[in-house]
Amino acid sequence: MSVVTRFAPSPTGFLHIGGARTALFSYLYAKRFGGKFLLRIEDTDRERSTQEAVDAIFEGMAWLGLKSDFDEVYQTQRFDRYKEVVEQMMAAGHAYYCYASKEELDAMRTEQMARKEKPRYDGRWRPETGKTLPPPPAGVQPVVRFKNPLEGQVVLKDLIKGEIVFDNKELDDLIIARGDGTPTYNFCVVVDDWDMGITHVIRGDDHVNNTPRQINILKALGAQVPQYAHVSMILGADGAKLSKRHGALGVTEYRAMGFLPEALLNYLVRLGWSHGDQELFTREEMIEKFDFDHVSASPARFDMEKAYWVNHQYLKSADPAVVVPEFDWHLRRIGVDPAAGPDLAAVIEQQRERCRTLVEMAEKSRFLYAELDAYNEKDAAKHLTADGATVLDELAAQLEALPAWTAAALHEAVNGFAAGKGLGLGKVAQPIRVAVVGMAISPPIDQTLFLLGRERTLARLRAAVAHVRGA
RNA sequence: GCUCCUAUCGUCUAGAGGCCUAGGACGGAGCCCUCUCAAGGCUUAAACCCCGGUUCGAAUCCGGGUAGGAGCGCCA
Repeated sequence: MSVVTRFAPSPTGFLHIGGARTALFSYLYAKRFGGKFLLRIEDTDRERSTQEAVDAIFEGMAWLGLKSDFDEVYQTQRFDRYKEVVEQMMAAGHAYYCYASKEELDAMRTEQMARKEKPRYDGRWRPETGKTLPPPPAGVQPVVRFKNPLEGQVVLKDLIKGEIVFDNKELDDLIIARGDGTPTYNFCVVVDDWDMGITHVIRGDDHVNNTPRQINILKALGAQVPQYAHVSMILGADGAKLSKRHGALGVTEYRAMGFLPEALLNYLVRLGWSHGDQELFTREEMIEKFDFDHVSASPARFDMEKAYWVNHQYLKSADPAVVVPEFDWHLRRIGVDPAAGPDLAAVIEQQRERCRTLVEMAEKSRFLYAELDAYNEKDAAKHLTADGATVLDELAAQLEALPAWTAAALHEAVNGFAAGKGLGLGKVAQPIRVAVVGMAISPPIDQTLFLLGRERTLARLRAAVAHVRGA
């Protein structure tokens, strides 16, 4: 049987980093075995599900390049099917109506807690041979509960956590349909996974405790039980759980921070999974090598420093052409017109080894596309001195006479000038840098001037001279 | 409270009884290179939660602690 996995987020917020990793693992596992990957939107909670969240999830998945092999499934569009299965279970005696009110249930729970017991439904409406049920109260819309086995155990062979055994005694009769007839999560998941032929359920480990109940429902339905892989959660850098209030960011936030999607994926795949000592994987390698034997069962912290390092590795080695669109996006984002300066790929090539993110790259490249508005004070004080101005003044004249504005010619001109004056290159390059960049940081000076172009270079050199002398 | 899960450098991890004087990577420190910032090279500090047991031998297996975490909804 070919592998079918699914990623099933509920649209109550953006696609966060933990969800993205779960999606990645699901995607990778399916691809590894030539199977299919499905995106399913679990929107049965109509109160909290929003279209914005659905859009955010799609956007995040698209940016990461995690494509579903089928049309997205919405649970809200499958209510008829759930209803049908509920009826089927009622008919087969696997489910029953429960008329207990919420107040009644609450009271029951607090009582149990007071007795230091695990709160659970006590089965008061559960039909049993020889048991007489109270008459249904009038005007109450009953919920439907699943009749969980009373005896025995459920053995879950988790691909990540190993064998986990649950006693049916610990499980209560969960609600599968609400008073208003709508199905609940645990039930929809089961029906969907069954109908869609999901072979491997890969999800967060906050679902482990739901799994035995789901397995019991599956068995009652006579369905094949899929394999499970419960992935541990991702913690913040401080070890605390990630939440909206505490460091949880949407995947698209990482785009805004200057990450390349492939780099984020690479960082994520190594968070919990390993393949010996290898740190960097192409997407093909991830697909080829991913397996659950090497997925850690313990939670991992998100380390921004390492994520930046991975991103930098990608920036340094990627084909500049694939970085261009993202770089373009970042330049525009900071109000820079990418058309007002040198070719983006050429700039990427010069900047990438000194930038860990695209945000940094955009900021450091701004001088190539927009006029300088000020000099960095410290750098100017150090390099735009009277001596510096003399250097710039004389150099400008020489550069103006340059027949061809190439990096090689500029290299020769600047080095030759310094040698002729008996100056170290630093004495010449630094004043130039501050004059044309606005600060003492940029790619090699010949490359910097080449990218900047003749007009801008000469104008800025002279402006700097005027700045020093005029002030 | 009950059930379940987890536990190797600061962080991500390698490690499936001897290959471990515990390896790699990020980050840190130092040195080299150097027109700036980087990149690169080299060196270095840094960990098996604790206690028992099994075994000739345990980071690895078992038990018990301890510490974290998850779940216990007519939420997903």
